Amino acid sequence: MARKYIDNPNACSLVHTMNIIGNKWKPIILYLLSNGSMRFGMLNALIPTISKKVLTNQLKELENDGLLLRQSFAEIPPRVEYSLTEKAVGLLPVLRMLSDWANEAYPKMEFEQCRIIENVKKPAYNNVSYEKP
Amino acid sequence: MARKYIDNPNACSLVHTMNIIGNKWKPIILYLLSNGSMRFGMLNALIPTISKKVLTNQLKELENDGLLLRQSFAEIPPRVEYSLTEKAVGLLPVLRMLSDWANEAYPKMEFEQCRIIENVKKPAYNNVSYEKP
DNA sequence: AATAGTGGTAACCAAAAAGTAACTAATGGC
DNA sequence: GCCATTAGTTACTTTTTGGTTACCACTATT
Repeated sequence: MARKYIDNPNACSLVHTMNIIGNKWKPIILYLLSNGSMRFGMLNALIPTISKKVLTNQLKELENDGLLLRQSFAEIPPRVEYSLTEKAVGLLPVLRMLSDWANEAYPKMEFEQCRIIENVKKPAYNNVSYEKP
Repeated sequence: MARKYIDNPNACSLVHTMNIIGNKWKPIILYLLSNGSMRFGMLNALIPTISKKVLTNQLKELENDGLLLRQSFAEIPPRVEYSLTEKAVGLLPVLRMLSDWANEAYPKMEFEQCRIIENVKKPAYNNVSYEKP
């Protein structure tokens, strides 16, 4: 029987991808931005369980990895818009597949649709229905 | 302008998938097992930078999530074989896409191929060429 | 009689990640 | 003059994760 081993497992592209998006928040951020650019405060409101510090940090990392574009407007109060780069857009179908896989593999879990709800009258960040688990 | 918000972001299937495989070691483990079943010691040797405790833990979690089958043989010294379940096999093409994406998005990084090398004469776990970064 | 081999576990410690609360700058509205 | 607003930052604490070492059971080999 042939023995097998993998050469330098930590330098492969799958590991790299996981280092970039394989955590709790980043897929959500990418998903939210797939519908267009969004401000910091809106992202913060749409992911109520994230803290500002961590969100800032995740956004910075995504920007450094070339997945996010950050546009800061010289206004008072400040406005900063985040949007996906081409790289990130190329990742969207794969994220979709990951999502589809879970729906198939764990049919009993009946996941929420992660749906985007339009036309909220009040600013979303004052009006979020989600509650901490 | 329509405001948007996402309802209960933490319960969606993408987040679930990331909870299951979105970390440092699990994609590597799944990748290694994609060629067939493997013993604990072999996995430990093929991922030299992982500690036994963490590997044990990751394998348990993957088993609990239905991605791995654990077969323990009543021999001395003990033998335990890990293999992919159907669920996990369904995930392999998606892992492949994640890997392909990184190769395209970061062409300058020239990742290692994560190649499996056959016909090593000595047991791989005494003969691993990989060195800690 | 001692040692090697396997697949772990337990106790303990270090490092990384995440959460909390308070604070900032600059302006508009009351 | 005071408060609200936005996108953070800073200092500090807590939680989570990962790593280290020693140990076990059981047998075959030396």
